[in-house]
Amino acid sequence: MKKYDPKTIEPKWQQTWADTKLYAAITGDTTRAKYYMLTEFPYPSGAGLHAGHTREYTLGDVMARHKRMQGYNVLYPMGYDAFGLPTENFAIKHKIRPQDATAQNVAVFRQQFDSLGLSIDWDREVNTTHPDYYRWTQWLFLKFFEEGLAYQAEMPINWCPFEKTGLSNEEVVDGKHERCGTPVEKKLIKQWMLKITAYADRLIEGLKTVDYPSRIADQQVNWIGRSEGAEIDFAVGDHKVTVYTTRPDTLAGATFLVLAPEHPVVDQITTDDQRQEVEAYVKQAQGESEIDRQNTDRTKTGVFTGAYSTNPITGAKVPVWIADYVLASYGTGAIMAVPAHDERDFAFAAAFDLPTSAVMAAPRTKTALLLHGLEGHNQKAWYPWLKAQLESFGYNVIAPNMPNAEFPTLEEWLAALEPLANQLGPDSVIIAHSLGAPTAAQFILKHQLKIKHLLLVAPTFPDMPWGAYPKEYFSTNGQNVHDITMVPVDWSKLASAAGRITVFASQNDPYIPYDLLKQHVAANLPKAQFTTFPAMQHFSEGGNINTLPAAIPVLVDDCFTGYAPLINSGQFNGLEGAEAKQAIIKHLEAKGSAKTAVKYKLRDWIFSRQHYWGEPIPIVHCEHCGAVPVPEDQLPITLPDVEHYEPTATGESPLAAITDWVNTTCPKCDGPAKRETDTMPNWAGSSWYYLRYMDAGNNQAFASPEAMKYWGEVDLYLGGMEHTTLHLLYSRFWHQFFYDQGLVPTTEPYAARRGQGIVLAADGRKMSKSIGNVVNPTDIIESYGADTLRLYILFMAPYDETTPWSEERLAGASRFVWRVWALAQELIEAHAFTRAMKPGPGDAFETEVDRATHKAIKKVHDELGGMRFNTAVSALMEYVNFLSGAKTKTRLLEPASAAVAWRALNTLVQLLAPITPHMSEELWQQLGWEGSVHVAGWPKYDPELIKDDVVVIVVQVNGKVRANFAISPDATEAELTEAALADPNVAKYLNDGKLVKTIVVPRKLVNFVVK
RNA sequence: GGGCGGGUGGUGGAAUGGUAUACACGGGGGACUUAAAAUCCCCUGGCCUCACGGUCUUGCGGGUUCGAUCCCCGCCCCGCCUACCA
Repeated sequence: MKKYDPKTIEPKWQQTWADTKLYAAITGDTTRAKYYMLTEFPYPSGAGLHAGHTREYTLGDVMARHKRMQGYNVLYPMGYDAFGLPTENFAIKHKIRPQDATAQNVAVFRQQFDSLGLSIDWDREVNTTHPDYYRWTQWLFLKFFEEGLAYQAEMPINWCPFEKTGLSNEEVVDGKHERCGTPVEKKLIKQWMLKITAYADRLIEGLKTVDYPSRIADQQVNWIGRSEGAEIDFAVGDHKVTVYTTRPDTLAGATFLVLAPEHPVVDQITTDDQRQEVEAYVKQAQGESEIDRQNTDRTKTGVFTGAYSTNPITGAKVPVWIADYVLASYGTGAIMAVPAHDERDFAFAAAFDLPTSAVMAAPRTKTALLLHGLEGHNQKAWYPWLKAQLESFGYNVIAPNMPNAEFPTLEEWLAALEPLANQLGPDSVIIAHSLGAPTAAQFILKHQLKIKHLLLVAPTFPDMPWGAYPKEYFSTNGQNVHDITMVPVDWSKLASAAGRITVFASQNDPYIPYDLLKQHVAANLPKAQFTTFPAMQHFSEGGNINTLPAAIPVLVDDCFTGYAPLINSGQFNGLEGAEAKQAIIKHLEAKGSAKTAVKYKLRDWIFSRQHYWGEPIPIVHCEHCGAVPVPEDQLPITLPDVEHYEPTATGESPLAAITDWVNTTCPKCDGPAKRETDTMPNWAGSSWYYLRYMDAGNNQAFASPEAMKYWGEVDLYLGGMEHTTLHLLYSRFWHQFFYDQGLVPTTEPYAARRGQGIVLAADGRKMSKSIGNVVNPTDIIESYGADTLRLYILFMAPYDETTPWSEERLAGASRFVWRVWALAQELIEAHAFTRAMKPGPGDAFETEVDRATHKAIKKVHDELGGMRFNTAVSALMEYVNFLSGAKTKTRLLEPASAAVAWRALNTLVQLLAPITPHMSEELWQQLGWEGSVHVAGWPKYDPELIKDDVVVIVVQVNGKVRANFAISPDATEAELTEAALADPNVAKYLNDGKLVKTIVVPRKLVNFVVK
């Protein structure tokens, strides 16, 4: 018996396939349907292929092979995305040229691709760093320039102040430079930009015409972040501030404006007395590290500019602030703050005691218990005010019904509260004033209430044990003292009941020493927040409800951000949602101070890199003519050979130091000029490489129109999920632009996109060199062979799931491959196979084997077509288990079974060919075939043959399985019912009650419903 | 906070309204062997039972249905992406 030896047969067939150009795709072949299978080309790093690459390319290869065997003209190309920082750094470190480093790495990758047995058409190989390739990248860039979509602007770059170098986003980890740990700063420099925002809507629209998984399509839509709203002008002194808002309906509730610290008007509107503070804040905001900005629940900071504007609806005076929560890069860099209806504005208003004005009544879906204390403060005056406040935040306000509200005892108090306990849920708040505070605590603990927020307004005397109330207080006031006794409260237990506890106090309260109260809060309420309460201050100072300032303090920790009919909005009262927005915009539009506007989160693409190893941007800067494109016939602008690749201390590219190269003449006026020294990002070459594969050798055009027309859209594009919002979006943008320029025939580059899951290390963590848990595909091929590796990769999990690597399961895959080989050898040795074997099934045994064979064809075909590779493999395992089972195999080895064995074995080899191409090719040859199995066609199944003679019918009683029996699939309902009733176990259950209903599902089950 | 996935044996996973746990890994037992490895065969969700069989089980709680891992409603947990985008 021939021994299975992957180390011999795999390289042998790889060589044969290469020599015969077996996988060549034929441009223009109209005799077959085309299929363009694309996998993302790799960045050829020094580390070689990793497990993720192996998964991606194996999946792509199986798809390509399956399609090819079905007769498609398959294009499955490969190339290298080789520009970029890793190679540049590698070259600096090892003191070699990046060109040489790339060539070395590419050679390693190529060898590894071949060893995996990938069916790639290598005549179409591309490399983004070859001048023949990047000539066209530059040419395409000039198209953007000609159309005004490539422009220059001052943009911040990541800057390491220690190494004095610009950094890519990848080099910034947790806000620090990954090499030296220095906090990264921003530095403004002039950079090239691509106007991807001009295609924002098209990029969203185009998604409707392609087949992308929702997680990818949704993420792109999310990333583009389209929002519709309005720009509204506010006069600030002589200046105009335009804000962007999606909620113009809430305009009347705008109680202040906030500008980004970098907003150009800040300097001009700041008043002299605020200038110092404002300048300090602006400076601080500039130096803010990435770490601070990434902190999500940071408290709001900001500074008042001293300037005021006017609310165009209410006429109220609105202060103008600056704060870093407003981003200069989004919208207009300025907002109108509506704290009553926006969470961020709400938090800002809370932090700086800014006024709040509700312009919508929130639907009352939550409950607030208002527990006022004894008289003595003017709680009677502010009770209705507080009630109105809470209602505007969507609370139903409830209060205990107190028979003797003057001086109740604790027992009386709790008895009055008793009926309210079940009205309080996790959304509820309790607000308790004065003696109500310890009462609320007792109430919560007694009923084990879970509430959202407990607000204690000046709880009780701080110099007494919490919860006890001093008689002296009343007697000194000359009051009639009721015998009040309060049980001391264990305040720490409240922390688990109330989601939040806030203790409010007034600095001017005549009865409560402020500092002492603060101390007690800190000591006794671990979860509590202590804060002053301006409204209470107002009352403490003798004010009443009528003199309450328009500045209404923030009281509860949520605000209503939904839609409801407007209030406090003058002529717009009663309007709601879109109607209200329209009415308000129209009103302001008439005065010329507002217009509708659409904004995107998507920013224009910063297309400059201050590095050597990238495509030079083909622009010449001339003193007279400005930025001038390099004429087409002078392309490519090649990279000069240089000694040093290190970035410069000025933030410029190393190319800037090469005067020979930089100094040139202006193509327009022949005057002295300088070349652009920035290079393109490594997303440039990958934005159009799929087009180059269609016509890789063309030196007249990036690809011929004929080739692009023939290959059309990529039929299936497989790659990593991490490229969803960068590479995938960028290349769609380029393609849509090319379409508009008449350069490509299709509107979208990729008809379908799929993302493969991540391969984790066996320990469930990410594979990482530093942990030392990486799997090297070359090692696996060395020990098991590429066919085993491929089979295992397909079998380990659904292709798009993240799943851990397992050496044990890999060994299992290996056992399967060996079993197939052994079975094939036994059959080949037992029979003198010839190609003239009789075709059809014979006796019952042959029918049984043929049926299994054709079922396997159907199953494997369907599963591969649906990319369910793991179940395709298990179907093959079941089929092989059947063939090699002792009973079947013994008969297959008998001379009379030669024909059926031949049919089975040929089919098995064909079905395995996309998965284990080398072994299949070897066995195909051993079976006596001349050509390659990979172009030998894909087996077809006979639908008649796979129909079973008998089916197993399940019998249920009240939905529980009680028996099963085999019967002809054509059995009638009556026959099924009769057979089901005949089962003794079923009869047993039917005797227990009355049969009320019988459900019969032909070929599946019978269910008796018994009462 | 937002978006998108997911939760099934000891493990990877199968089943998209009809016998839950296919296929594989791991584990147990056996055959072969002087022995081991390899290979082959049998068993392998929990509980009760000598057995026949029964019973429970797909994150939790409800609902729809003769029947729910699958459909609907409400929760909990995990992963990925994203994040002060007005």
